Amino acid sequence: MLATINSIISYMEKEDYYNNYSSCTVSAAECKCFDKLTSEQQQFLEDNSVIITYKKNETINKQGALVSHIMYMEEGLAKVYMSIKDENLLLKLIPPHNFIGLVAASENENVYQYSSMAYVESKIRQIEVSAFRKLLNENSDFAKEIINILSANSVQIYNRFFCLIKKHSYGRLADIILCLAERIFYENAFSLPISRQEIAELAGMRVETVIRILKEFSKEGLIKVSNKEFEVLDYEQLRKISDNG
Amino acid sequence: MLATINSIISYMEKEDYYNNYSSCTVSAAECKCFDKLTSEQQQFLEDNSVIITYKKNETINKQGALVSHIMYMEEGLAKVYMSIKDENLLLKLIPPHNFIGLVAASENENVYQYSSMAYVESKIRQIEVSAFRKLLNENSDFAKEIINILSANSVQIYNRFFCLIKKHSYGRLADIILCLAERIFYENAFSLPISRQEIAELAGMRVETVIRILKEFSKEGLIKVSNKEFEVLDYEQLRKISDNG
DNA sequence: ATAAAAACTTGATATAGATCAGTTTTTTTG
DNA sequence: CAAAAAAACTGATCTATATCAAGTTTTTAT
Repeated sequence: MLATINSIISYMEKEDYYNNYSSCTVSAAECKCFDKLTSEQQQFLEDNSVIITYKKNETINKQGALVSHIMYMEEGLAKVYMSIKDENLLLKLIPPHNFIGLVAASENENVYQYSSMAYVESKIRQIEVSAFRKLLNENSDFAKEIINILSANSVQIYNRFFCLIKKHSYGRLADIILCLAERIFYENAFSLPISRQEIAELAGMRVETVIRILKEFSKEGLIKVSNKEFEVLDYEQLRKISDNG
Repeated sequence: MLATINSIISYMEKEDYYNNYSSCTVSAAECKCFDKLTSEQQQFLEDNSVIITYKKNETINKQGALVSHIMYMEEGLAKVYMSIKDENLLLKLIPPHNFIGLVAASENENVYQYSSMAYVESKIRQIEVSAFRKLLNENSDFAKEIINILSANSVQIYNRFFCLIKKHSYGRLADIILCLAERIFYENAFSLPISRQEIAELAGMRVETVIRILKEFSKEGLIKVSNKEFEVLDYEQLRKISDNG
């Protein structure tokens, strides 16, 4: 009986920790896949990859282009998005130590299915796709870890999908603010290096709506905003807004 | 109904299936993963799985429940959806020879992230999750194939995501009608064995909206509808509506 | 076969959030 | 440093689609 109760409690804690349904899409899973490689394989990877620095707002890869590399964010911040006919849909954010286009690891994908852009100056490791696939073949522990990451990504996208479709703009913007504070900057106060337009894209709404809601949140004392400077004042209330959509 | 299922399969074999931005989500990846197993491994899989028959509208698995099996559709048709607080979001349709909850293959996922329900009577293979994971460990070809399937699933969801967010209800419903006629039934005229409510869920809108738009499409001579009987009269115009959102 | 339940349809109304058209502030540039 | 450009902001208006409420038709159960 006690065991059951404890497992329920720990499950609830975990669920709470992962902040179940959020529009904000940052990988929660820390990337452990390279640990699964032997030192020779790590060397092989090193020999078949380069690190490239992208400037703020620089495009990292374009949807539709032929896959040449698997990209891994060493340092920086980027967005991954789909665009069709000047309509953009932001899929996820890429913080350090995350893959940008892991779908390209699949042999069936020969073109990138989405674009990515650096929010800030970013160092990105580009791994030869053939080398990466070779490692997948050779090392099933590594492959299994990649499966874990792909799965986690899917779940995240599902959640964002759900939130963008079902939540109201207030809930979505609350999500984004919480996500930035808790998962990206790890601070109550942070300087957000992106435009209001980018925030709008993150929260899936128009710039004007972002501005209006930010103002309302400020007025209610939930946050403090001044130009690019953000500060979260009332987590509890924000989380309530996020929950109610 | 068997005719329907067969037409889904033959649709999937067609090449042009892969390049299409549509709200309609029929699984793209044809499952070759079991071919990668040795005969002993296939036997092992057989020994560690059972086939269960689900009736029409029966729940196959519930979001939040502990993962016990990896489920594989042998025969039938099902939907996979997320639901939070009586809000449902249909993620994808599962035709024969597709996994229902592959994300559960990941060691990090101990609860199902979505529910599924049989649209029609369906035979589903339930594979012990520990056995499945053992095979992933043992056989990197198998693992690689699973990576391919997970990747294809992601891409597919992204497309549905994009359409549901960016297209208007007219475009989304046009998508669904085209998808049914061209990709599933292979006929201009077909009998649709699901309720208006299910169509609404497919197209991501309310029942009343579905009914109103169906009526408009009828009035304009694009389709003919009577109860469950559908007929497409003007593909070109429907496709235009789909493209313009 | 008939009653009850469920699914479908219609019209009226409400509303979240987009769109538009400006003004102000901040940033960039020569 | 001033001028131009870009970004941020504000208020007014519009619209697609949800919601509600009341029918009608179809399906299911007895």
